[in-house]
Amino acid sequence: MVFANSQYSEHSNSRILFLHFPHFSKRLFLVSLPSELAGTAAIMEYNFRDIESKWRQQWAANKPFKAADISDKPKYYVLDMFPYPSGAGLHVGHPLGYIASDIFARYKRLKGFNVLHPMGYDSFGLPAEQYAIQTGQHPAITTAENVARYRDQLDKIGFSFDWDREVRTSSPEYYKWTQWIFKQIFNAWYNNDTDKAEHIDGLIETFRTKGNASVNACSDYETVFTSEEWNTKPSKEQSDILMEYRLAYLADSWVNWCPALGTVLANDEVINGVSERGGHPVEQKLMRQWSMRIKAFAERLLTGLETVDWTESVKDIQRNWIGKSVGSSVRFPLWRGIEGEDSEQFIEVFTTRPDTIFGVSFMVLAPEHPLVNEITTDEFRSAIEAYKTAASLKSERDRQADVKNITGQFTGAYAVHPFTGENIPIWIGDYVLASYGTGAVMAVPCGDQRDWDFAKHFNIPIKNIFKDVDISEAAYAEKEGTITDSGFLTGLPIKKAMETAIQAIEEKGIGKGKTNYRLRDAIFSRQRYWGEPFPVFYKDDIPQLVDDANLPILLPEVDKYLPTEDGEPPLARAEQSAWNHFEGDRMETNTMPGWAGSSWYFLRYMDPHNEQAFVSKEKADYWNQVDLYIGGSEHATGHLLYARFWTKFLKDMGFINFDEPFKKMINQGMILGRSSFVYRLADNKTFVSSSLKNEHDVTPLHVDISFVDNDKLDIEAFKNWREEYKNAEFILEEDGSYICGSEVEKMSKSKYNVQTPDELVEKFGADTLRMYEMFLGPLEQFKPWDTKGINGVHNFLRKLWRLFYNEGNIIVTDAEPTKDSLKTLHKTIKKIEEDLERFSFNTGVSNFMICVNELTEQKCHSRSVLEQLVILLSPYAPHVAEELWEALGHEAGSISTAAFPTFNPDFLVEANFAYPVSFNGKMRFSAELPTSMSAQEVQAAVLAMPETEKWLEGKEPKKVIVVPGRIVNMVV
RNA sequence: GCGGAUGUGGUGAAAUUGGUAGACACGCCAGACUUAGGAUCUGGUGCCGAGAGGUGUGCGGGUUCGAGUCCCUCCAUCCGCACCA
Repeated sequence: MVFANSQYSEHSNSRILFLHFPHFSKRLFLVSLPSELAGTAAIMEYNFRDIESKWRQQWAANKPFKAADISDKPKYYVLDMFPYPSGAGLHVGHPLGYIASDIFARYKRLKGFNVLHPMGYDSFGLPAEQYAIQTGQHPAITTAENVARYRDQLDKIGFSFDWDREVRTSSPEYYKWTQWIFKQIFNAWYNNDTDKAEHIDGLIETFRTKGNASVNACSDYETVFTSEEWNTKPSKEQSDILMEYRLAYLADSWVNWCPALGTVLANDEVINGVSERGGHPVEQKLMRQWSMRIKAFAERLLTGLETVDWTESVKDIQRNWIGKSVGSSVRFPLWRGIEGEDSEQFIEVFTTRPDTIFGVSFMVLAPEHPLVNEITTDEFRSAIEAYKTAASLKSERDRQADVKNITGQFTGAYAVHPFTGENIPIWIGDYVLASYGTGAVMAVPCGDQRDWDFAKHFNIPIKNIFKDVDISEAAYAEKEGTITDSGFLTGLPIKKAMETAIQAIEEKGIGKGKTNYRLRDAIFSRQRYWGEPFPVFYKDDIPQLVDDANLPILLPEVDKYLPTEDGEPPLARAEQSAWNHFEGDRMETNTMPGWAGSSWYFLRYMDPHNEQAFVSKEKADYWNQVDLYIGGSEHATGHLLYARFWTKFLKDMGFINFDEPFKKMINQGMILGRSSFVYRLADNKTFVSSSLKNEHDVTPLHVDISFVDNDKLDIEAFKNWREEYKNAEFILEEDGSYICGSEVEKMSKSKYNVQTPDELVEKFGADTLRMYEMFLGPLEQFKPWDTKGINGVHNFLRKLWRLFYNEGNIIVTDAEPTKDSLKTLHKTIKKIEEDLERFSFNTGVSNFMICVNELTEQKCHSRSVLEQLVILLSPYAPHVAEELWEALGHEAGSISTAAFPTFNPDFLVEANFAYPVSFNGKMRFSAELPTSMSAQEVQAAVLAMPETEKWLEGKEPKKVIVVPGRIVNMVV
């Protein structure tokens, strides 16, 4: 090896050699050398490497961050969204939220709280399984490797996690309880009368003694039976009926089927008609699947949002997703073909505008509506069939893309208007969704733009029921105005007409006031291997639960992680002997979705090793809600909704005492990567520099950012990157360099723009990384990663170090601090505390910089000042704080038991500004003054300020009033 | 279309209830030290202007002694939902 430009680095210490490699222009490599090579001059500098490894070891050995289960201190629960341990490892974006929560957790400890700050892994999931399919390696092995890597990376950043409480969703000790919770949900129904989930046994008892007439449940089952009827039903039928009530149930549902992934997906896992993972097309398919009756909790999920401190935007996303609409159901009888005679059959619709019922001029059914075949007349049968086929071939995505194309088909059938007796033509059209409401709408073209468009397109007459409103160009959708031409509703204002219409509908017995939710039940089974097995077996085709004593049902070994040839899930490959517990005719071979394990992990941290319960009541009562949850807002419609749902369920069943899991949440913004591009010509071997690319026809290709420095490509490194680039040719800039293009994108392995925290920790230290990530900008903001400013933060820590050490000697004195130093200190205490309380970590870092700049200028080396500063700093830069705390003569590691410094306003002594704050004959000043000053002193100080003189313009104040809040009123 | 958020120097950004706009940091400029520097130190740095001074927080208006902050109109960007009856 040639140490062409080797030199001692000044800013770490002499045991670090900076090397310039000739072929890697301007890239620094760090190599540790034996300490005997160390120059004496360097020991005195801030040596983050030694400091950090020392404290890493100390913390690992002494576990100062272990949370006590019993404590006199008030509790505080700070939680991060646990990561999925992917093969790529952590990039600099992951720790952003973790650093913020760690700072806050450490701050709360200093403030005297018993803090629970745990970490774990959401370790079931698709990528490990995809990798297993490719390599044949068991996902448990890859998962364990990835977890080890994550742990190593996390440890380097100096987090204060209580690792004794680590959970992994894929470990049997954990998923035993996920299975157990599933059993509870299966054994429950939702009682609308008590507005609670209740045990299914109570429902069965009611069926046995009274039938189901009196039951008000969340269920689509509408057939009424008596106790005698129930008691004589065969057990299979009883089981089927109970399925209609259970909160975890097996049913034929329209599901999002993703052929490429070979599994069904929940609605939140489908984005714009393609799968969230991989972006594969998703189609609608009728399949027998496990679902969770989350709909039962819709109203509580909505109202519960009022009680939590989350951002409006996440709350709105959830409100939107739940999609509450208030209106009425209405039944339209079918026309039998004889004037004045109704059929017994009817079409039920849901409408939010019952006031417009007299404006109905046609009805539209979803193509999948069960009555379509029955009502279609022979004349239209072939056309209807053709339309249905065409609609079923359209993927969800095409259907969405096709919004502007109006399609539909008349069935030949008519319904009867319940109030006017008029005949109403029945159409089908794919703008009506089978999955929402009843899958049918009453079309009011004068009041709904979609109905209006449909009517125009098919020349259906449009009846206007709005007084003095022109509907010739567009529908009138406002809810202001007067209804006309509408029988008993004529002359009523719209809002009043709504109430009157619902009343009439209910009196006539053709419907009732109803609330509909857009939220659909959540599909709970996946046709995959790497997930929790269901604690379910089948006997005579009836699903039954495995006894608690036999939990967990372990994931059985299989020969391949693919579906079977006849399309069964991978678990169907397992021999009977491969199951640790086999019962009945067959085991359930679906697995649970990723959100199962993550819907309750925050509870397990409270009591992670409990073998008798998922969490003991006592510990759940003590730790209670998560006080602060930090994570991405992208989980708004997934994890965050499901976790709320399970929490409400567990509360109803009496296992826990709270109804909302996350009291306050902060959504950290994503850190984006800055990708670099090279531009290749069609010949596949010539690359054009960025500024010249417009003169050629080029294909942009991502290039690994480690070959690029300041947009300049390291050509040699690039050539060696891949075989195909060995003989690459370049069209260069005038100065002979190759300049890459760049773009800000999400960090991803495939874009070669991933910055790992490891190399930054190596180069600058964990404390610098922690502070720099906070310094980047507001926590919530999305921002591109950029290392430009990291030196500034590193310099701050070095300046800090120099307040304590000079040429290797500690220079802290016991001398009385100066007034200025105390002012700086107390200003900083105040600001840092305020910054922490409002989660403004970026300004926190800035305020430390200001503080150290000022203390340096004041040549302050006073022990009493520096001691307080070190405590203040310890949440942000814990390693160096511990080191300096020890250097000040404290017992090693005792800083975690120190108390947060107390702000004393008396040190901010000078009245150094004044502004008039109101002017009504009175002049009001606001001034920064010490509380210890008497009213007279304050008055004198304010009058002496040059600003006051300016505002008084030479006049004498007639009267001066000093207000306790240090506000001074003067009457001029 | 509906809902939410944001808009401040060359850059990341501060400005807590309306009170000296641009703190702090990056970058840049000049100087010092140095064999060298992407090290360190000192000074400068919103814009226009030699200067005094003027001007300035997306545009236009309003309230106020005083507006980045509050109110109204518009513009731009980002995010979420989107035939949801």
